[in-house]
Amino acid sequence: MPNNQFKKGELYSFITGKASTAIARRLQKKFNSAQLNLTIEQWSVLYHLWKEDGISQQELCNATFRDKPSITRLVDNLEKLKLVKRVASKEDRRMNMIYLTPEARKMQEASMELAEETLNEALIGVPADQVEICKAVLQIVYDNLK
Amino acid sequence: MPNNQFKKGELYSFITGKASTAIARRLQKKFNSAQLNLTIEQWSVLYHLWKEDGISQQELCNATFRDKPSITRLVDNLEKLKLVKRVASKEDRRMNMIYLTPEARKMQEASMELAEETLNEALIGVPADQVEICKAVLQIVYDNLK
DNA sequence: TTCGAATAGTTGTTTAACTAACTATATGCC
DNA sequence: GGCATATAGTTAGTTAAACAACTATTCGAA
Repeated sequence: MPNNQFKKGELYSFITGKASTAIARRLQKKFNSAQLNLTIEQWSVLYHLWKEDGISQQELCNATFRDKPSITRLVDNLEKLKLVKRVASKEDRRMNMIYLTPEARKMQEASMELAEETLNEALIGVPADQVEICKAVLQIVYDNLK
Repeated sequence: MPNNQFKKGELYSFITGKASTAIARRLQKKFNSAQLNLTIEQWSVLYHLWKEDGISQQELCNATFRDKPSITRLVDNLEKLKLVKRVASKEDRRMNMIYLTPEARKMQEASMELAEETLNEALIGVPADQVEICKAVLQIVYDNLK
């Protein structure tokens, strides 16, 4: 049984994802120290808008692996912070296209630097080839369960 | 710079931990289907009590990587479900020792089977040695940021 | 021995995830 | 054209995480 690699007692940390929560916490602290008034979840939405501005909430759901109510609330809060704007689509009036404000565009560089910095701190002492294996394993896990 | 493995554009999924959230979601669905009225977070507390019953809330904080308010609330909810009991320690009256109820003990076997099943589904197609590397990398990441 | 610091736990507030139920618009089939 | 169905998004309710501020108890050192 090549895929039954987990015995009782080893399950826990794989399921609870302590590494990714530690990364997120560290990044959140860096945001706070840098006076970037952003949660990691809000940042994760902006991240995709920086790559492509003016996408729908549904596309944000797919990109961020969240459901629709989660994106509704994140966009609500980002609108309150004046970082994004909802614009009703002209082709399909069911859709809101989400656009960055100039303030949000200004935050890209600083926040991405902090994110890279965080990952580099996280990966101190990990050989590059093992990082690649780890990324690949996590991708397969995600695809298996999707 | 051997540790600067991340270029812009690759950060996202490592930070957001989509694999572990996918595992947790799958396990939650299995719990629901099996009429196990438990959240994954509640299960993660019971998991440690099944290994050692009668530990303090602080020990649960350390074991589950949560802060004290989180454990206070999880124990509150587990008490409401009649799965654990708080018992004031006689040696140190600041401490609550947390004990499983018989109902909670009954849930161990079924829930652990579902957890193993979930991980085996998650890891289909991943060679065992790569799982080990991935586990080691995630441990180092956690230690680096702790 | 007592007073300040540390430790264990709680409460309040904000943000977010998930489910279910809902509205509004669009699509497609008869 | 009209109605069933699918899609986009919202609202309500429960659970949980993070942080700050708080109470109660214990420890330790002058």
